[in-house]
Formats: sequence, structure tokens, C-alpha cells
Amino acid sequence: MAQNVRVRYAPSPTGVPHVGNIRTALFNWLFARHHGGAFILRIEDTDVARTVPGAVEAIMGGLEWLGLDWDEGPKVGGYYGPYFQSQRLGIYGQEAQRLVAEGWAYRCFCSPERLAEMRKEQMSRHQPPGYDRRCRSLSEREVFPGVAPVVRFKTPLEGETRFLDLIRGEVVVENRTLDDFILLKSDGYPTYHLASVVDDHLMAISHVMRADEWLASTPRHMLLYQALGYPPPHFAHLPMILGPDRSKLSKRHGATSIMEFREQGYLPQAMVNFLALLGWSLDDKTEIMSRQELIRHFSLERIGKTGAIFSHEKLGWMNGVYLRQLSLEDLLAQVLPYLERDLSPPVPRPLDRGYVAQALALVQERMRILREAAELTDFFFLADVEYPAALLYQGLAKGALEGSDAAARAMTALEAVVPRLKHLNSWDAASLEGLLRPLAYELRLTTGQLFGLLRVAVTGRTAAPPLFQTMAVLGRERCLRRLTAALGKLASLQASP
RNA sequence: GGCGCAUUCGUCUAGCGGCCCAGGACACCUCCCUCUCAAGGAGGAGAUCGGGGGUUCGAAUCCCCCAUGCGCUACCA
Repeated sequence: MAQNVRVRYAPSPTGVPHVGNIRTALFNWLFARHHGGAFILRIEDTDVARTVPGAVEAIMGGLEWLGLDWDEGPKVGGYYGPYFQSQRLGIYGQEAQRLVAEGWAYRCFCSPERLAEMRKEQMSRHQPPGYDRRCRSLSEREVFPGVAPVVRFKTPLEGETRFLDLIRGEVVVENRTLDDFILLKSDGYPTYHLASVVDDHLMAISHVMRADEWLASTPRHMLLYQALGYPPPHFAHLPMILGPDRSKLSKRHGATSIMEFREQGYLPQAMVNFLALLGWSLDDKTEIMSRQELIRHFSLERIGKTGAIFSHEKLGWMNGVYLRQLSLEDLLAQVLPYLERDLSPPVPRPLDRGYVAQALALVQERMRILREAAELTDFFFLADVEYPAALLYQGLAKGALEGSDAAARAMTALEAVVPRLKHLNSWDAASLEGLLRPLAYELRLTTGQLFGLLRVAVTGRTAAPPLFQTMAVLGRERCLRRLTAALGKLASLQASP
């Protein structure tokens, strides 16, 4: 692999880029960076009907978000452009023409209707579907005026085609199992087969790394390289990414668009790390790897052969790992947009950065994705917290105490706490703890009972960050107001049992 | 139907003839820490290496057959 490594990621702009495609891009990028080669982005927009506006931007946006920079392609240009196949139609037409002239291909005038019917019949007779080669023997002058022909490849009727796949090893296919596939469509656009072979050659691609679904077409491509007189590149077919049902991952498996992951708050570095491990591994234990480490260690030899199910579960864990590694400033910068977006509307914007930072410090290790930030911290921002009154005293109801007794005990506790909090000299976590811990003993409550009660009163929930730090961040005023509100809840409970 | 590729814990994987009655990670369970939830730490459960034949002193690792899965079989990529 001493030669110049040039690899490409060649998506078709038919929709939003999904993680399967992106993983292919990542492997190509890692391979290029590892070998100091070039990573090329080429847009395969040869299907006019399926091309969707904005898809190219989405693809580039996805790559940029993940930090997969390309050396040649849209935006950056390059010596081998243009990088949109729709702008290279002349080249494909020329090469197709050449193949016809040299006897490697022929024009076919069969109508789509005839082809469809033929296919249907073949299927019903349990025959392998494929073009019956009716136009293969037409002479140069036998043309059908008014019918725009397609150009088909004259696949050899005998012999076999073999090639070495860097991941699978040698693959052999009998030529007679291949039909005369289309090179140029009647609208003048090339099919994938023609366009990718021509461009991979013209763009001096050294290694074609693409998804496994292309393995079966590669013999056709080999035949084309021969006919066109091009030396073929190396091939490496990547294992596919599967949905939970083990079929090719697609939209019906839920969130698969790379941008959806971004919106949910996955970090690009976590995404890169996770995707790299889908089909590739370094050894038997290393999982968390930086971009640089991935580049340093990436190699074709360590790519697996079997499809991998995309596990949201593990991705979530890994994202949490990366989230915890962030400095507070970085975390703040990452989370702010999500909070602005997800916090309930009554919370005044813009958020106070200093205050948000204090709250974030308390939830950093509890977050898996940024999307959860609002839910984890909303009580820091809301004017009042809402919760069922029963939460206040449920921790006190254990043992022989009846519910109403527990509520009464909760009231007693709160009544003892409020005035002391009011007069606490210094409002910080240590002082709060110094006051409240002995108080629990005094009230004949366990710390768990007292702190649990206060946690509910102050945050409205039973699971939250450590109490004293939380109260310190919330501030005296907010805490007292909530404690008083809790007292009110309990009182009205007593009034109407 | 034809052709191709694949098959190790639920999942991602390590393993490339003896170091493996199979190692790591996620998820799960238990315990520790502890004001809850996390995080962290320590354990546990979980794979007759798809099945069957070989080869070999010895196979998850090599060969053959079968089964299953997936992919391709479009004027889609």
C-alpha cells in the first residue's frame, strides 16, 4: 500500500445521509488519513427522479459535523473535477460510445414495458430474471427511429470473472449468471456501474471501499474495467450495518439520519468512535479511542466480515463517557443550545450562563445525551415545581406510621427546617450539610428521610443531584419559597383528608 | 428461482492449530460507596464457538456437506 492512496465516498443525494452511509465515509476517511492519502467526495446524482434537493448540503453537513474533511469534491474542488456526476455526462456518453464502437456494448431499444413483462414471466416460471439479449445481435443500421435506446454491456456468455476483495478474499462468479446490464440510460445518464467505474479510474482511485451490498455487482465492474482498458483498483467491501431485525438498517428502524443524532445530542467524537467500532476493532479491549488514535490504528485487516446491529444502547453509554470528559466550559457550550430549545417556554431566555454552568456541573455525570439536559435540570429554571404531595412524605410512611401521620411528621420537619435555613449564615453546600445533618438526628429522622423530603420539596422529584449542592445552586430565596410551598401542600392535605 | 457473502454470550467484538472447558465492552443481576439518581469500584449470570462430517496427537481456528440469515438479481444507487 505504498502507492498513493486515494479513496472516495460517493453517496447519491437521494435523501438524508444515514449512519450506514456515514460509517462507509468514516472508514474511507480513516483509511486515507492513516495512509496520508486523499479522501474524495463525489456526488453520484445520476438518478434524476430520485435526487432530492438539499441532500448534497445535508451530506456535507453531516461530514463536517463529524469532522470528516475531504480533500477533493464539492466546495473544495480538485484536479479531477467536476465532482458531480451530473456534470460529467459527456464523459460517460463518450466512453459508452467507445464501448459500442469497439464491440463491448450495444444499443437496446426494448421498451420498459416489454422488460417488465419479461421479468414477470421469468419470475412466474421461477427462472432467473434478466434481459433476454434480444437487441444484442442487432446490426449498426438496425435502429428504431423515435425510440431512445439504452446502451447495454455485452457480458461474455462464458468464462468466469474473479477478483480479490481485501476483506472477503477471492470472489469468483460465472459470467453466464450475469445479464447484459445497462450502462447508459435512455435519458443519457449513466447507471451506477458505468459512472462509478469511469470516475474511479479517471479520479485515480486506488481503493474502492463501499458497502457489502455492492459485492455482487463487482464482477460486472471488473468486466467493465477490462473492456474499457482500465486497470482495476483494489476493492474492499465493508460489512453492513443492520437494524435490530438483522436486515439492512433503514428508516423503518427509527432514527438513522446522522442529523437526528445531532439533534438528540450525541457528540461527534462519540459518534465517530462508535461508528468506527461497527465493523472494525483494534483488539480485545480498547473501545474508547480519540480521532487520532483511530487514524493511527485503522487498518483493513481488522475490519470484520459480518454485519453489525446498530445498538443505540451502547452508543448512549459511549456518549455519556464523552460527555463526562468534557470540561465545564465545553459542556456549557454544547448544552446551551439544547437548553434554549428544550426548556419549557415560560423559562425566560436567554439563559444565564453562569447559573447554567453551576447546574450543569451537577448533572454532567447523569447525562447520556444532550437532549436530556432540559429534563435533568428544569427545576433549576422553573419558577415553581409541581409534584404530588404524597411524594413529600412517602419516605416517612414506612413502619407503623399511617399516611396522615407521615404527612404530619413531614410538616413538623419542614417547620423546623425553614427558620433555620432562613438564618443560616453562609449559603453553601458545606454549611447546609452542617446544619441539616444534625437536624435529622434531632428530628429523629434518618438522613435519608429528611433529605428525601427536602429533595422533593426543593426539586419536585425523588431523583436529583446531591441535595446540598443543589440547594446551594438554587439559592436561599428559591429554596425557602419551595419549602414554604411544600408546607402549604401538606397543610391543605390536613385540612381536607 | 439464480448468484454471492456470512454464521463466537441478547448486542458489539477478541480469537487467525495447543496460551480458550473462549477474553473484553454494552445491557442485566448482586454487593460496596452513598441523602436519592447517577458516576465509580468489586463480583455474578450469560456462547455445547449454527449443525454434521472429516484432517490432525490436538480445531472456534483448516477442508467438505447441510441449515439459516443477509445482499444482489431495476433505464436505483
